Amino acid sequence: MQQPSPAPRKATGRPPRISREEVVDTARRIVTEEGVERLTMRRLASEVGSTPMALYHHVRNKEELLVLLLDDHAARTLRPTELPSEPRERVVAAAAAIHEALCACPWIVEVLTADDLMSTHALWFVEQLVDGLVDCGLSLERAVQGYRAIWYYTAGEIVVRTTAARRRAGNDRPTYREQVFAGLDADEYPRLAQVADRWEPLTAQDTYRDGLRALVAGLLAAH
Amino acid sequence: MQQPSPAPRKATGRPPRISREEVVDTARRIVTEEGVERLTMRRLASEVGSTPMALYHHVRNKEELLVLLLDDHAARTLRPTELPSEPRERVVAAAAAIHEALCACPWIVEVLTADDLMSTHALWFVEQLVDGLVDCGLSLERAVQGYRAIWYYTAGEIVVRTTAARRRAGNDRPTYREQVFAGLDADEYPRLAQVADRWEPLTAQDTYRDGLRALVAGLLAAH
DNA sequence: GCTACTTTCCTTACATGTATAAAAACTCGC
DNA sequence: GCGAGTTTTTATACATGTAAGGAAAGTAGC
Repeated sequence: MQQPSPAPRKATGRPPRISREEVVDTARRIVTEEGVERLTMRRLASEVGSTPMALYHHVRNKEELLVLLLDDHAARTLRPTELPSEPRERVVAAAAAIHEALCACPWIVEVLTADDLMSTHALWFVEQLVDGLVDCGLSLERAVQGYRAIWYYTAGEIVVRTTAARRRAGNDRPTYREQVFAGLDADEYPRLAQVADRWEPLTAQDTYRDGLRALVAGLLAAH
Repeated sequence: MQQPSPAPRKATGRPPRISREEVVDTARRIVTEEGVERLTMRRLASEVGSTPMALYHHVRNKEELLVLLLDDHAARTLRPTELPSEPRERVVAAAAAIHEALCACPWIVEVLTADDLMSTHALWFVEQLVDGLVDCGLSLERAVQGYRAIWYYTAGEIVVRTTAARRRAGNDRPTYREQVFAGLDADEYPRLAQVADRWEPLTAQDTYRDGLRALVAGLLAAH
């Protein structure tokens, strides 16, 4: 789609009036200023001074646009930094860095699930993750499996939590969860009944890192 | 929304011509026969002999309809069964049962993230999960945190894998992942380059249970 | 300059979820 | 039977993503 810079750039055909970069930049501006829900193809088109369908020559569809936005975000926030040298801590830190970067733009939820590998700009962290697992004694295959488990956990945490938050924001009616807890049979579900009133604060806590550490520990303990 | 049976059922207002149950049943038929992508509100309306907007009196919106479908599915497949008595195995088995049930209808992905608690009909398994963790020696708080970690991991696995599969099905152009691997710098990312050609088969494997066991082990090891 | 070709852009059209407001169909008090 | 009230159904309309086909704007060969 987009050649590396030294590509000779064939000078034929109608010259473009907008560029992919311009599209992505404008989209990012709209998203950061007004939120992702205001990003529509029509709005974006008028903002770059074009028509909706013209965008589709620079972007396959809206989803790809969001992927590009995510990539853009990753490029800005995810820089190779100092990671702990101790391999296990390196794994935790790399995963946490990815997690943190993703949490910062919760709108990517729709896209997050795009692939089992993240954007180019997160590759370095993925490398650190896999490498760290290998340094901990896992085989390469095991390390990749471990990475995927960590990615599942991370993606799931973000997706579940941000959609839950989004739901809470928009709706004032009782949650499905509240309904469930309300009609809970304490004889049949003693444990759940026991925590019913504490569920809200309990699930509000950010326990990502705890779970991550547990997962990593478990992955390593399996030899 | 839906009262328990002994509710006196006020007999006032225009009598309904369709019921929520009928709507859900028809929706399920469409989904199982032709796939979720064929389930549109118009189609569903014409199938039950009504108009699109009439559906909205029995269902808040399409998403709620999907949640109901999921609940319906859970009710059919998730029955309390024999679980291992050993608590750790019970936890694994309960999570795996939920996972399996969800994998059977991959279309719920859009809905899966709805809440951090599943449908009523999965409650029994959640109870077993939390109870098993407590029996393993965790405090109740820790057990709930553990349940949530397991849920994140499970939801993430399903969401990521089914969207990846869906993408593969619809598109013949190269994946983002393939593009990334193609232009991989082996010096900068030695580990990833090392597994680049094995990535496809590696990620095709079903490693849910392995990761699950690792996670549970890690959660328990944290005392 | 003219024709062929290529790339980008624009117009139109459609499917979809759903908001809004009105109409329809019933019960109840009289 | 009649108006008031309530619930369900309908008609209409809008915003959105995007498919399809053609128009515009350039280059290359002649």
